[in-house]
Amino acid sequence: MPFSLADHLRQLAYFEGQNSAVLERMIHSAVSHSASAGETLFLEGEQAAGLWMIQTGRVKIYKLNPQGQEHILRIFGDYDTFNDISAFDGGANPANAAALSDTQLWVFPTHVFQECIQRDGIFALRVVQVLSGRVRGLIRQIENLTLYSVTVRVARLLLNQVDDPALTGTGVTRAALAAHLATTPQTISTALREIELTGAIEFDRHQIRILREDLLRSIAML
Amino acid sequence: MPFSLADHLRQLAYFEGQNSAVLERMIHSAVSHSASAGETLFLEGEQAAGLWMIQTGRVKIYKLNPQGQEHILRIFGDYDTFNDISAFDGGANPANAAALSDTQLWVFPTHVFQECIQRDGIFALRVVQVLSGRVRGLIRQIENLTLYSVTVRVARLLLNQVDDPALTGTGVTRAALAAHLATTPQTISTALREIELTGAIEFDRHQIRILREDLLRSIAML
DNA sequence: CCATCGACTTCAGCTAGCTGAAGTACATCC
DNA sequence: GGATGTACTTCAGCTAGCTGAAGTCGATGG
Repeated sequence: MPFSLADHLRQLAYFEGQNSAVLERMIHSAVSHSASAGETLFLEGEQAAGLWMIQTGRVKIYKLNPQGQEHILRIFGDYDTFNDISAFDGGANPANAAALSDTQLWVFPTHVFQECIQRDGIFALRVVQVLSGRVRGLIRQIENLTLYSVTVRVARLLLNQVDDPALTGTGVTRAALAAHLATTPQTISTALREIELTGAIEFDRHQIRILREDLLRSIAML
Repeated sequence: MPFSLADHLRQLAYFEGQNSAVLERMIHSAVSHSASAGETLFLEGEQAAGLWMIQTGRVKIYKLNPQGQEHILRIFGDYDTFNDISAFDGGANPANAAALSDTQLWVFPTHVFQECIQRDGIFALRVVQVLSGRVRGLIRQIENLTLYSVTVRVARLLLNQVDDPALTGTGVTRAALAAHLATTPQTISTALREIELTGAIEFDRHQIRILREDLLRSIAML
């Protein structure tokens, strides 16, 4: 068996320093799922199936307006978990989810969590910490969207891509990144060209190389 | 004593169905604080003092960019709590806070919470639910900002004001609402005028009256 | 009663970024 | 090898919403 669910679960923030009781329950309740590129995993407002974990692939969490315009809240990759909130509060999905590439996933049914939070203090504390982290991330996103130009947002994305493999790879097209930065593919192209002129990066159609991280950081206003 | 801290704490989501042990600890650790209009309560990045509760007044939670442009993430009013996240994960303040009007507050020091979460399963579950609610709220905010025009955002704000007293009252000026909707006072004026033309509202300098909620909802695309 | 000040409105430009269209590179399939 | 399709780039308008300035209303204070 090339993929050990237990080993990967152990590495998640939720189970850090965790006794095996909670872990065991999770593993036994896990359901495997696979999706091909473009396939919808769930829709906003539906009752949540549970907490999802990606084994391999890329998944977008997104909102649509009535005109069909899309905003991608987050792009997740290997070993990331998503739809935590619904699993924890037992509510409906707050947004839509679809596979960006062919994807292998696991689903952990909702009902297990509420019990574990109440019973296991350490687990509860971890959950609170992970949720706090999500809140901090969302606040940063709002800050980016409301207080910084597209060029700055693109520069920040490039810096994030270094640490977050989910932001590169199959299925993560320029259009997807545009929908994440609340802009258009065209405007991203323009911004990249503008950043290139400063000498911070160079790029062709397929690869972006950071030449001067310091310069890029200053464009990103960081 | 006209104001009973215990009575109000009992009404907070955190303490719903709560035994008095946790409640007692909170009450005894509470520190009173007062601020006049415009006064800063704390800055982003500082170590958090704890969880804040407003007795009376209005408080803005906001971000600034290097040019001094402001985005108000949230406006809180009587009996609201804020800076929960820092109190729960023990991290730094994720944003700045300042009083919009003369304000009376309470602060509950950080250290008490982590202990209570770990010890008391019911309390932990409540905290997880409140945090989940915050995440849902932030997702809705991002959706509004990225997928809807200023007119729609203004219409949604008007509908929210009916339920949320924090969004009206002393200190909550047009400029503050503009900083919350990521626009300018001028553009809000224009949007209000535009909505008025449909007959959904009427307004003068000081008061906005909703005449046709159904119409307003359709402008808000709800 | 008049002066001052802060909040709100209106308007005339201006601009960041969107839209649509056309063109290019690359991969896949027959 | 040619055909088709998908991503990416570039460019020429266009527009929502910003900026700055000027004016109005109403409250507060001397």
